[in-house]
Amino acid sequence: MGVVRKTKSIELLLNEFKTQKTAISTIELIKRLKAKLNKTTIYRMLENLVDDGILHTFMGHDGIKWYAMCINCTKSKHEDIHPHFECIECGEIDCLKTEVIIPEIQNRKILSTQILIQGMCEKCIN
Amino acid sequence: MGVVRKTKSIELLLNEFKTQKTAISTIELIKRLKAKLNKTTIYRMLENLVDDGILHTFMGHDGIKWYAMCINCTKSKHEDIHPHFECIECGEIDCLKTEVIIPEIQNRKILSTQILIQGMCEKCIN
DNA sequence: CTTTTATTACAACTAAGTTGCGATAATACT
DNA sequence: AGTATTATCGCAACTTAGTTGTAATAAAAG
Repeated sequence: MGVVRKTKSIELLLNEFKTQKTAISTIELIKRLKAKLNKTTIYRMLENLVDDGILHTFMGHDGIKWYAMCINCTKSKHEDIHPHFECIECGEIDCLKTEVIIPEIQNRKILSTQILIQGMCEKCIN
Repeated sequence: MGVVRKTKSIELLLNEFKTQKTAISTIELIKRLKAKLNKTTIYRMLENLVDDGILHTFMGHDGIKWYAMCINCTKSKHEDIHPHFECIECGEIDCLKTEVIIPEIQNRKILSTQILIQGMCEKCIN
């Protein structure tokens, strides 16, 4: 349904993504905003922000949801089809600009892809 | 820890993967074997079979676990690093032989990748 | 056939996410 | 501005996937 009204919770949520460039998990957001927002509100507003093309969502390796800012998405179309990189050392996940080519598969129609690359990030490699 | 003893539950579990070539989710396995096996047993034995290089596991788009037979894995090394294909129509997931090349990323060390391709499968495309 | 201990079932638990609903507060309307 | 409308919010209760502790059972070793 998307966001219609400009409220405190939208502001608080978006602020988290403005001060941090990497992706944030729902449980992390709930932890951070516990004092200010109810978890139900967080779940619902995240969904709205995805509908509006402001955030995109994906799964971490352990099956919990992550969110990150979109770059070129609109209400009608999510363009952010990029791989995500998860550092096994610090747990941080960020969006990659790297383009991964998925070859055609005969007799199948590819509609979307979710690529999660795991390894060591810039900070943890040393 | 892996499987040590040859028991009824191992046999029942492996039988599901022998009669069905595609991947099977934990909840589907629990549903199918409910009358014969406790869900705790299913979870634990699946883990053992992964440790032994007989099955491999990955996440579906909705954060639930899926399992499929390995082809060339051993107890010490899982070789099955291939993409999985999820049909958005019938929900079936299978392993792809398609090789996807992940380019190097500067200042990062790639250790593994999880690729989930979504689309229409052979059966549902028509 | 006895002993050892991996395996199993059961119940109780945890954690992520969802639902229903009355209360609250943006925004629209006079 | 004051009121009406309805999106949004918070709370409690729920659902669902998966985990843990433990006593009973059954492979398989001796």
